[in-house]
Amino acid sequence: MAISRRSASTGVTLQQVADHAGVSIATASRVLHGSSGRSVGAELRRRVEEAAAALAYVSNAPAQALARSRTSVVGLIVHDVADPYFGAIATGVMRTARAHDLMVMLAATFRDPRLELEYLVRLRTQRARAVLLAGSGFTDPAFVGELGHHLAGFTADGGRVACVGDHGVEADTVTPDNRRGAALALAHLWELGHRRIGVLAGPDELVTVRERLAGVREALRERGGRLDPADLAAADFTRAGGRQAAGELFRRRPDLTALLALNDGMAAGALAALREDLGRAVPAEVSVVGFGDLPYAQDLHPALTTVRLPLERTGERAMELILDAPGAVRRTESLPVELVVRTSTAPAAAPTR
Amino acid sequence: MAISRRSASTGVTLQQVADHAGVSIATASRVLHGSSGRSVGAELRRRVEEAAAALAYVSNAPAQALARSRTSVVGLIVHDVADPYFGAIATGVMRTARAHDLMVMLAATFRDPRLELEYLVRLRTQRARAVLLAGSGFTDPAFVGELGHHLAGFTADGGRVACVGDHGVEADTVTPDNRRGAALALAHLWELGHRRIGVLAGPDELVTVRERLAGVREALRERGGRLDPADLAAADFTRAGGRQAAGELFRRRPDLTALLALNDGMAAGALAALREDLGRAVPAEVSVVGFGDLPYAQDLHPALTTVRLPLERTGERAMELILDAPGAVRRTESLPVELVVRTSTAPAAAPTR
DNA sequence: CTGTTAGCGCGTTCAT
DNA sequence: ATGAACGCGCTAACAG
Repeated sequence: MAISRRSASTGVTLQQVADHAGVSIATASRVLHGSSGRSVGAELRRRVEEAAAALAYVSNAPAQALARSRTSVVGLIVHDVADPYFGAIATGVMRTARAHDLMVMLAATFRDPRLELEYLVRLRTQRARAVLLAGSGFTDPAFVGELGHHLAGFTADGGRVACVGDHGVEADTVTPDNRRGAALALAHLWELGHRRIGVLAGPDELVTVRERLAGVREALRERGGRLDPADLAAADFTRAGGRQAAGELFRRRPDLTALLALNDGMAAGALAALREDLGRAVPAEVSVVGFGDLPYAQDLHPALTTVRLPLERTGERAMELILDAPGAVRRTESLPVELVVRTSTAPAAAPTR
Repeated sequence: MAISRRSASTGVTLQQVADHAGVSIATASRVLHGSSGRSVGAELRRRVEEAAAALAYVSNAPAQALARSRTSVVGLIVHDVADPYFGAIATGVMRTARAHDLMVMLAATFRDPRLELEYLVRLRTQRARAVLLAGSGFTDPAFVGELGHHLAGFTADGGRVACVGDHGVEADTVTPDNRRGAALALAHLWELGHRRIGVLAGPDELVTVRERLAGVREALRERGGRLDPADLAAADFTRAGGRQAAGELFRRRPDLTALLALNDGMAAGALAALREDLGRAVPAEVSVVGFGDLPYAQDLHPALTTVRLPLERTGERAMELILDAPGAVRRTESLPVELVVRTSTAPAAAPTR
């Protein structure tokens, strides 16, 4: 009977719907939110549904969360939303989330490890049911330790964690097969006759970089070669970094016939450097291969030969891992990659020297 | 004294922190979550903080939301997370959200109007404090009506709404100046001597398309010209659409000397069509200008002349509007754009015919 | 099948 | 400055 004193807005309550329908709140809950106590008679069900519609009832997730101590939100942590790499992953995540009636909270770290940790506790605060760690990739032991600590806290509270890419933490992870991708790229150049191959790498602290580099080294080794440190240049894992690193590499090794960039951004930068700074024709004088096959790869000039990563699928799988039962042991999945040959690579001109 | 019967995981409670510190829950709440009832003595404050640290207390957002009937999450609705356009907007949104301690829930509609509506109610269910509508842009009256209805419900519950781009609904909106951008693009071509200009447009239902088209028409009119329907081709607002539309246009008008694409994706498609399907040199035979200046624009071949949109800033402003007091009247902001001249445009060769 | 009722974790008057 | 107690909206036993 008492009139609510809330001045504004709290919205229609389940109780109000129940009253309006002349049933108990429990019954209303049962028809509107399923679960609790099985079925409800057809007549009552109808009345409740009508009442809900009439009152434009919208359930209150925070209240439900409190009552069941369980939300329907998952957190997604990325470095940079604008990066097509994460965009593709996020697409897969969103698709799967919707299919399972989950909402996703987005966290963008802007590549700041502290922010990553901060978001982790925020997601805990929000009682996110799970966290998808797609960012990270920092290898600093102190950081990884802290990260593991936070993650442990998260799982201790019943939350689930999955990593997209290996981040050195104890959690289910799904990742594109970086090593194999790098090996494919190297093999391609090798088969084209290239023997003086420069590698454009990102910061050594990134796990992704390490994996891809390992793949290159391995493929080289299998062919009786090795990666001369002078043929390797590390820089920002971006277009600018690629441009800079390419310049550096050719200053040291003017006779390089091919460039293998560890991501497409660096490859784009390398193409720009070759064209505008170095004046070398691609692929006539220098072949270039990238990594990722981001959407713009086909529009680069020349169209970039690169390693295609199943990014959306990776996001989907990560979500699926989270939905599965916890599983006793850590699961790791490595998704297949493929080489996409376009026009930025060609046979090595003539044996150098 | 009673031991919790929850079998698992609910985590540390404020009550537990209070007990551990030997204070009332109210006091614990005050020091840990501020507000209510002002200050707390230094000694008690210290004890509470210690207890919280010792127990690794993490506050429970859903519970807080219920108690204060107000969350700290905002919803962001986009069409496609992987689209650089939305990626840039999202970046601005995320940055601002973090600065204000807000979490953002992401909704990707995949360009499905129904999904947009669905997410709107989901965000209401979540009691999102506000919604940023960056997707949408559909002009179907029935849809806009429904959209307005849902939005009204949202604001009736005390939620705030802001649009990124005009979506025909009654809400604060901030948008890049599409009309002016289009006019700038047209003017640029005109000044280069182009008079036979083809326009590559997206679906007419999109507000963005309409605005940009209006800008083109206006600029043309100012110069005593007009847009011949035969010089206009509409297709998907994508690379594929651009490629197709460019082909169509040149079939109809083989003497076109310039192409104005209403977004960068279409421009990329047009460049591909010109190069691979039509065999026309850019910019020697045909000039091309795009719209958006997405990151890859500089890497297209030739580098794309285009209209730069302050997308991140737009996202930031939208968030700021939401944080401001509701404001009695609808606010609309139009953010300045600029033309970025690269190498895809050049003077018209010789006066045609 | 349906209703009653005790919390879920926390914010917030209202006393003290 | 501090504490007691009620209520936020809903779920989940438990009775009937």
